[in-house]
Amino acid sequence: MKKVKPKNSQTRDSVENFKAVCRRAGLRVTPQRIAVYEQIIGSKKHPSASMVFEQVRKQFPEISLDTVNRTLGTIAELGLAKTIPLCGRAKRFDADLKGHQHFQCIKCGKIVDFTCPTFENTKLPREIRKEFTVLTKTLYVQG
Amino acid sequence: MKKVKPKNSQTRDSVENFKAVCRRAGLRVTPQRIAVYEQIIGSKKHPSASMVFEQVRKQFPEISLDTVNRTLGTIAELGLAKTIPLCGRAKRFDADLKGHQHFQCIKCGKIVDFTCPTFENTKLPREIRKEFTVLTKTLYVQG
DNA sequence: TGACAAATAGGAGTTATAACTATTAAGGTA
DNA sequence: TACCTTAATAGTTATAACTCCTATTTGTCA
Repeated sequence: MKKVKPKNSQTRDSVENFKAVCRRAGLRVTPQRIAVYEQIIGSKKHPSASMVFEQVRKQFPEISLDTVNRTLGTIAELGLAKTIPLCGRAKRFDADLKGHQHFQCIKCGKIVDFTCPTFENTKLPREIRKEFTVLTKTLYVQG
Repeated sequence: MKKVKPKNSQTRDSVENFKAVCRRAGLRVTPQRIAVYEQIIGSKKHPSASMVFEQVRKQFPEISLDTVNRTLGTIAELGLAKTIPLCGRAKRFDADLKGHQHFQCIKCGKIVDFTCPTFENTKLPREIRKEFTVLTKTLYVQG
């Protein structure tokens, strides 16, 4: 008897923002897109496409994995989620856009978020800053 | 008319060391293992398994991709190479064990090595150091 | 040199992602 | 509100990157 979690106001706001961003980009607001987006903002597990698929399926039993994959890609392109660099096979998505880093346990694979102000303030060497435009700087810790 | 590159003394030393490490670990020294190891220490391209496979094939036309994959895994387990955390699909291997970090171009996928002393000295927050044993700390930059 | 177990080649299986295509439906317009 | 256009979807097939399985080969030790 699992109760459906009522959406809190923060989730509602995020979804409204998502709809607005879609429309601004000329993309259609489909229930599938909303369902996928709700999953990644609701989960703190940095889900993979198949994890999202399994969840969204409960709501849309007919949804295809391809749609989930495409939608996650779209959300990332819109800048509303990021993929995190890991050593594993499957892409993992993260809709938490606040600066934070990831630690992964090499035994169980679990991912733990943490913040590291010293790291945030670290400037990259000039050689890199001169040659490239740095878009993301990610710290990945294993142990 | 591509000349086979003569092995320099550094490469020879690395290979001798590899053989010793294998024997110490009770692993057999096979020509396939040596060929795979030579490839990753010789390449600065952070090759993937299939890249190594294509190269080693020139020397051992019969070698299987599975052998290359297993061997790369073995070398990583022996601590003589690392896999680098990336957003792409294929695992990339790096036999350069000196502390350095990776920058990847989101357009062409090229990987550039760099060192960042400030980063090397960055200590992780206590919450992580308490709970886990930190094995690797990797900086990944995209742009 | 011979015996034995580790390692390999070749093939089949698995997982993650991407491509293709007919059908559906979002969102603008009459 | 009904219709039209075309983006988005479901379902299927394809591809890439491993991973597993098994018969055969080959290091290594006695």
